[in-house]
Amino acid sequence: MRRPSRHAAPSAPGDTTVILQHWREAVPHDRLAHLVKDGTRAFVRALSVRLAAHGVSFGHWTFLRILWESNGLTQKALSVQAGVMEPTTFSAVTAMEREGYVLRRHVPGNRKSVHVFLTRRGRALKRKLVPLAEEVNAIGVAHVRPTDVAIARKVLLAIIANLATAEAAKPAASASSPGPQRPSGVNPPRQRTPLR
Amino acid sequence: MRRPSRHAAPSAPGDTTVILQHWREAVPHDRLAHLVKDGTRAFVRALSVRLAAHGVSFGHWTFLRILWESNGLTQKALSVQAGVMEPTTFSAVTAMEREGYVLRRHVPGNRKSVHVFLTRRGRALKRKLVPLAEEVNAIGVAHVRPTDVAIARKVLLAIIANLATAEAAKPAASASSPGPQRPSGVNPPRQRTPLR
DNA sequence: TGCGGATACTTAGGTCTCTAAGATTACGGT
DNA sequence: ACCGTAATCTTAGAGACCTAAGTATCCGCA
Repeated sequence: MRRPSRHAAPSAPGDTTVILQHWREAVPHDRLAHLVKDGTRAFVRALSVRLAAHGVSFGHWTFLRILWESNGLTQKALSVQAGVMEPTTFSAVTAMEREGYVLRRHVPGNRKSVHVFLTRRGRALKRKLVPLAEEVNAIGVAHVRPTDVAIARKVLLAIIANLATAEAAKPAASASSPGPQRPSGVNPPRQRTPLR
Repeated sequence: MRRPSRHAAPSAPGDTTVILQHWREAVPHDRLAHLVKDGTRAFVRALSVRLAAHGVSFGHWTFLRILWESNGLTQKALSVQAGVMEPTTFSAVTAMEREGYVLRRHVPGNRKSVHVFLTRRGRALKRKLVPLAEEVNAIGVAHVRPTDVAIARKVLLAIIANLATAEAAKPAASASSPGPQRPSGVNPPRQRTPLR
């Protein structure tokens, strides 16, 4: 019997109620970023404990979720979808391969790209795991008006868009220290990838 | 001369616009958690690049921000405020001490608790760093109606509260049984949050 | 007064993420 | 057809989190 010994889920640091208290009281005017961050923590923690009961880590969930929709993606494509850098994907895929959830394969005609395919085991997890994520989302927005959730969603989207735009406009804001600024094509054409 | 060589800020994985694209299109119905997570990433990344220009890492910012308000807190209290576990605080404080931002001291009469005090250097950072955070928050919510931001804030708060409550009620869930929604206190004390 | 449980700090080790830099392979222009 | 640049995977190392398991200290209670 394989015990899901690693993949321990993060627990409430200190006491979650303290964080709550914190937010109810001293929330200044500029701490939206922190609120969002704590929201992420709450979600990640809640999902992690549930995934851990099935021996799956949160990191693996991220990639499994994508593969269930688009099996056979390259590692690069997986990285883009997951929104992480290649090394992150690399080690996650390596670990998932070790656990028997995925297989790495080359397609004929291309020896560079590595495609990632789900195994039967990996595919089977979908049925068990997806409900957990839905449960967590449901718990999170319980007793919240759907219209408010929709607005929150819209605001989050705007935040991501705004910050991405600002980042693109000002690649490396140097202030004091001379960083190794790449003078030339730091932010070249960079056009939109079809994303699926 | 101390080079801020480490403290490299995370850059856009893949391309942030791709993530955006992703959200505009295929956003299913249950992916609020992922939206929140990507929002966090956007905020963290934006602030990290700005802090890095001053040689400060995002992790240190978290604790500095608290100390500027409450200098001399114990490591335990710092942990609670920051919402992280003690070892995280421990290593952060150790690093910040090494960089000359804080000092560890015992107060007479208690040899257990370790209080953390800002040095002059640490205190001086406030003037430089706080505007960066405010800038990032401002960029994030640019062109978003304040009422919508307030709603998003409220929703985030509710999410944190809901998940914290559920976690407290069900320490170690194992079954995949659909939501044993706790009848009693999902939304219990729930007095109105001044929220600002 | 003295002991035992609670509290706070520390150490050790693991996960997930990043940057930087190396090795291969693909591809486009001359 | 070839060569150099770009793309992709990989390796190495670092940081911010976590859990688990010490160690030291405090404090309530008999």
